[in-house]
Amino acid sequence: MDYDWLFAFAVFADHLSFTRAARQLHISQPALHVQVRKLSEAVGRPLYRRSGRGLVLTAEGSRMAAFGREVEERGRAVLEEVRGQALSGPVVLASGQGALLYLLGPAIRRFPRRTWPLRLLAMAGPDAVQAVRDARAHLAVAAIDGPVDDLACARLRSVGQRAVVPSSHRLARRRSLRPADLDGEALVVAPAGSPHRRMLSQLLDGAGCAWTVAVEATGWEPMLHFARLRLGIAVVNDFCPAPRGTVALPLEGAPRVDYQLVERPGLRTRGVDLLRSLIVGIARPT
Amino acid sequence: MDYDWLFAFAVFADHLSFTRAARQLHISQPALHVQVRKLSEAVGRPLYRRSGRGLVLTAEGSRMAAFGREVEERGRAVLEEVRGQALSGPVVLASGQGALLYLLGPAIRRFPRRTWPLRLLAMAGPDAVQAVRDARAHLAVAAIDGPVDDLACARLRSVGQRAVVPSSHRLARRRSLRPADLDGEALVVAPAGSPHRRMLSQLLDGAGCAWTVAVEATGWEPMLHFARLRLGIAVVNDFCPAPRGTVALPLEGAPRVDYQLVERPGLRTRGVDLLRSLIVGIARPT
DNA sequence: GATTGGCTATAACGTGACATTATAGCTGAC
DNA sequence: GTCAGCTATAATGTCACGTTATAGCCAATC
Repeated sequence: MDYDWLFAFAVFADHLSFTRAARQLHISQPALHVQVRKLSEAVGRPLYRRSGRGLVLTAEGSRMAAFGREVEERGRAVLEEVRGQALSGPVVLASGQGALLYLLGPAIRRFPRRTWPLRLLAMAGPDAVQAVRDARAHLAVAAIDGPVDDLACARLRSVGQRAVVPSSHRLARRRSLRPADLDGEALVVAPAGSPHRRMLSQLLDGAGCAWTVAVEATGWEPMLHFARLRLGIAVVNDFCPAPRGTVALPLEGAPRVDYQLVERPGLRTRGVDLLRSLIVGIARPT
Repeated sequence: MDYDWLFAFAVFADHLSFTRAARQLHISQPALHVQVRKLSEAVGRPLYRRSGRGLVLTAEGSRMAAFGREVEERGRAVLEEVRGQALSGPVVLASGQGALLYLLGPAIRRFPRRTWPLRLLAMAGPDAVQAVRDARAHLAVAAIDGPVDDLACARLRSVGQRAVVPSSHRLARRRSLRPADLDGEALVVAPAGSPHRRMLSQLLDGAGCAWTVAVEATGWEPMLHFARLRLGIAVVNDFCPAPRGTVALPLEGAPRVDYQLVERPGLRTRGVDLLRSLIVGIARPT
């Protein structure tokens, strides 16, 4: 296996297009194609396959691309180390929007971005974990359900759920709500398929609630916005502040969700170490 | 930087000889020489220099060789992973003789050497740590004085010192000894320059003792052997059993030494994980 | 359903990088 | 001084890789 093939394949994996990846690598498209084919032959497995008009990586392809990115970054770091240069690469933090807005603000503000450039990848929680697995990001912060055994995890904070209802709503005087209280209500919810939506429908359906979708929105901010517009009751993590004109009521029975810091073992860098300690130090106490 | 140059250089670093390394690589000596020169030019620093008749690595050379070994091993592991093969490489444990004899026996016996071949590197403690740093070994167990901040350490066991004296000796009736009690004695000690010798001479000289070297021996077993032959009093770690005809008396004031498990972060392997947990689980309780 | 656009995949070909052999240069030992 | 053993450089041939050209494939559009 030639490591040039591996690095070329990692770029191809970023684009999933021979034409564009070849442009970025400053070689011709056929040259890149040959390199990828040779890597695939050396590995002994197909690394990608066609899917409709486009291409997708196989599991083996994802693994090889992650390895390629990792080795390339470590190689750069080692070279800069022996040359006595400062480590130049950016620290990459992947995170769901929620964690970014409500959990990571202080850590990001205190991080010395002059010394170590910081790159933020805002994405859905599961994608953030995948970004770490694919060596696209150094750290990820996300709400994780199942165990992640191939990566290192640290629990940051456990959050519950609150229902955000207009102050004028009949439920607004209550101190907390049970799932059954939402029977018949129109809700502002996350898109179908998302972990939050799954959790919510499981909770309400289990309680025999008949509820309807008022709005599907992605991210806590838009959901709160729509709740404020009285389009429906939003169920959000309890670190979200209630907008003006609404009250946030704890929703009993909702499973607590752990926000975790996820990291690929190996590849210690001072910038990553600092960011990790900032995130753990600031996010944990609460 | 071409990674082939890096891997070739790692082999050269093992031999410190172009001729022999080239033989192992199945290329000619000039070909290897050119590869190493190109790597050096790419890095921008000399990677070795002449020292008398032989060659020695520079600090940059050591670092690059370690990186090369590490990447090569990880590459093999990743390839075997995506091919669905079992990981074949041996688990390499570097250790001082003392730890090997008295601390690691049960862990090594319980380790399934059929599934994962185990390679043991017996060497002096500081060399064992260096072997991990140089990516020649996965784990090291050694008595460490100073902090090792570039590697991951786990304290296994703290040991004190005991003086091994013949049963007939005037001191044999005592329950413990102070450094001053050894005034005028001939001692069985580790070679000059070793950590144990440094510790001992500091302790005794600090107490104003006049002591002489009866025997210089390397390793606890030979030291105990000479003590049994009544050639002198040996001062050894308190996990060493007293040989027949001798008694071992705690030596007060001697600094306790920590045996630590040292590991390079990154590169998780199931075999290494298992060995680590065996070592920690068995060695720690005591 | 023929056509077109945009991509992937293969073929043919030229050049440059690398491995080889040969040999000069250096160093310590006898 | 001479020799042995190694490192380092020079000259040379070959093969791998990158290039251009083009065939093949798929989906969208009229």
